[in-house]
Amino acid sequence: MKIGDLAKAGHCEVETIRYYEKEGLLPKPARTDSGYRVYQPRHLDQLLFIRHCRAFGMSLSVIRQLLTVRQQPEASCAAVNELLDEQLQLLEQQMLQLQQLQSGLITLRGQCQQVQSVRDCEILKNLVQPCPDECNGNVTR
Amino acid sequence: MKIGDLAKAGHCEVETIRYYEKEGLLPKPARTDSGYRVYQPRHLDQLLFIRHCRAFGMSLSVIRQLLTVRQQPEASCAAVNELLDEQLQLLEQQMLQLQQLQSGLITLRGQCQQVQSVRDCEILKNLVQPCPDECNGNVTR
DNA sequence: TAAAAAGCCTAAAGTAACTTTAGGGTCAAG
DNA sequence: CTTGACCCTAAAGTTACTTTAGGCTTTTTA
Repeated sequence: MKIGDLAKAGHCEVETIRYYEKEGLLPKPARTDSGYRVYQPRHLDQLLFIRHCRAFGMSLSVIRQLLTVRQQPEASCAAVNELLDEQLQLLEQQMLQLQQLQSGLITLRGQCQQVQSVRDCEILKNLVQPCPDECNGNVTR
Repeated sequence: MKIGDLAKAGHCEVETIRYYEKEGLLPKPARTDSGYRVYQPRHLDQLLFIRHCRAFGMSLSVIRQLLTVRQQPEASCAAVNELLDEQLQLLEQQMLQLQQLQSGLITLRGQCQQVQSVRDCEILKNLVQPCPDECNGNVTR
């Protein structure tokens, strides 16, 4: 299996695979005489694992930990459960953040019903002074 | 006003201000003989505008457009409304995505009730083959 | 008043997870 | 035998900053 085939099977780009290899997430494959990468089924297995984790929003760092656990068939899978629970908490936080942004934005949007001049636009005015006292630097990355 | 004062008033870091200047989001301030930046009230106004937009999740590119509009007091503010509406749509999409991730993760998490061996962990099994046919590369960045 | 502490400066590199670009070999088909 | 599809490496670009390194200036404190 060459890298293009693996990419197709793994539903990702060729460059992503090379990137994962560089990052140590995929083991280095054998090479042909001309230097082409040659993959085995276990590579696809691992790539699918990674991609599915990514599809669940996990970071490569979390995935790295899962891969480590996965390599020890005799160990307990408690660590897996913990990682998933952390992931769920993270999602919860992100959703809360987005909801707050949304309600704030909706309020702001309501300030300007019909088109007028920039000078009188309440939205622009409120964007300079939206919060009187607090204004903690709660900027989402 | 020196950069440290502006940073405090704008609820951000000194480096962020220098970054905004480099990016053309803040006009270049005057300098003292020794090269220190000296800011006027209009700089604070603009910085607050930027930071409030960021707090609403807007990208610097969107903010750049809002700043341009803001500099034309006679123009119509229709563009502002449009940008906000786009922003709201974007949020909507992101929230939908997160919700899907969440429900998927919850299902996955339910696969493993009690701690067992890695070999038998249903979560790890399902992470290799979670979706039979589709599996479009829907990975969130 | 002198030295330490705090604050300012620039330029460059680091972050996350890839993607894009540049420049150049290899292989299968026509 | 040449063209097009595919492969290779290394480096830079993306977003919005943050961190680091190395070095002045101003303010505070002893």
